[in-house]
Amino acid sequence: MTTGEPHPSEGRSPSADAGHGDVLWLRGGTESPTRRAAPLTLERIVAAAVVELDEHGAERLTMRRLAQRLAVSSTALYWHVSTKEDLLDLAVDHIVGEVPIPEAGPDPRSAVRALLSGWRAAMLAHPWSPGLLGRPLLGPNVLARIEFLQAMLTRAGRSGMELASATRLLSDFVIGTAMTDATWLRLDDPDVLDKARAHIVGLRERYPTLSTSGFVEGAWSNDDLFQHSLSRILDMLMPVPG
Amino acid sequence: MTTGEPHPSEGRSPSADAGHGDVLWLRGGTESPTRRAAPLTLERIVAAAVVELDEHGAERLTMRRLAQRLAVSSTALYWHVSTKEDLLDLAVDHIVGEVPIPEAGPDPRSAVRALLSGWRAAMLAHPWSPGLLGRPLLGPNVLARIEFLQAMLTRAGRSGMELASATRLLSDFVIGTAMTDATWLRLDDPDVLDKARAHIVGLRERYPTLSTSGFVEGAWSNDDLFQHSLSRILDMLMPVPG
DNA sequence: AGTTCACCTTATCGATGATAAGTTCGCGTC
DNA sequence: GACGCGAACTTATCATCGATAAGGTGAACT
Repeated sequence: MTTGEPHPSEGRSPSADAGHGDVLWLRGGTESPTRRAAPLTLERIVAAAVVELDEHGAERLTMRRLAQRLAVSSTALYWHVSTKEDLLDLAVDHIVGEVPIPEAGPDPRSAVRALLSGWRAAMLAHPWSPGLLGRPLLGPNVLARIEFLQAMLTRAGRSGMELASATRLLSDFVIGTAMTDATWLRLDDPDVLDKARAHIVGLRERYPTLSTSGFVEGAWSNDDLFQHSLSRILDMLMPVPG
Repeated sequence: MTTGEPHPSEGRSPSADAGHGDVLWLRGGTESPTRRAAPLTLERIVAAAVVELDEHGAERLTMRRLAQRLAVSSTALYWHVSTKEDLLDLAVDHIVGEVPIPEAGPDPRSAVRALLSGWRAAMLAHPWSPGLLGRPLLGPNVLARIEFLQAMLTRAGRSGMELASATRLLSDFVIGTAMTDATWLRLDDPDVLDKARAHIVGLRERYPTLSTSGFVEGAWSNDDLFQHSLSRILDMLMPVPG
């Protein structure tokens, strides 16, 4: 969160409280109901940004084009959002909000599995998102899910450093896989993956193991590999008592 | 690798073979020895780019400033490199080249540990790098290390899907942790971490587990958490025979 | 009726990635 | 030893983008 000064004319802008108040992404907008056709709100901007990101990717998100989609001048966006960076933060938290938080049922292990699978699915549904994780994730949606994760791990008996390292292991694993998998999803050229495979297999003397293990050929689906490793990690971190 | 057309006047540029030939990053430049003072080479450009990235971060890397550092016109860079994106790819592979590949001794497990620890260290030494991992990593330095990783896992008895998922688990875990940890390393404002902690602890009713587990307070160092989890993963994937 | 202020527009700036069209100079050739 | 060819640079220039400044407009309140 690049929380700069309020900006335009004094701290009157809606994005003025973009600091660390807990209201930022939860503004229950009870504002003027029907101003014109469609009042431009932060929520609408973020939603449009997500659509724009889905269509064009992160590096091609333009404030002008986003504004055009909203039928608004590009500078109008800066009334609601202080910077493009902040908008990206909001977009990331927005899609994390799509991740369902499971029922905290009697089985914390399956709850964790559901949470992390959903998290991964949401990221891969928006392949631009993993690349944007390299920024402080402090949105309420992210925090709520990490809280849930830790709560489930706690219920499974973890505490202290065990709890901390388990939390990091699980979240970092999900982030890492999403990052790796999304890399290939968002390529414009669909043959790049094949070219990469051919490249490696063509150098099989240099990469003897890699080129013959079935790894680069994609003999197993990314989802299967993820689920498999996740199971083993959970066996380790949250063994079934029996 | 955004391998476009050769570019300037025909395919004469050194970056013309930037396709998937295996020579790209291994050009043994036996060229004109002393042209002027210091001949501008791809290697020099990449090395300068890494320095520039270390100093200013990824989003502030400018072709002009990079050129200035090399005492060269900015457009001169485009003779050696076809696009800024390609240059970033090269920079990433360059720092991965700093990761020492251990001796393939009798103990594959400790070799894997050394490789992954070194990989993590290299990334954190260049905190801009994890955010750039969301692109196809096909440089020879990256591939050599993945090859080594898989070779060690194979030596430890893994094969088939087990091998593939173990490879992904380990590499994705390293990537995920590096990404998470680097996030905080490259912040200009050093208090942001403290502010984030205060923010979460201030909302302790909403985040009861998270705010009291010592996780956000940083009760344990990132390196310790990494090493701890890595040990447990290796226990799982490469158990000592005894 | 007038004032205020939230919200949006037009005009514009500076920086940036990239291209096009020269310019220089070493090297091999006749 | 002129010649020119072509690798390796330079200077000019574009289009685009993020962001700021300043002005307009209408609803709501006094």
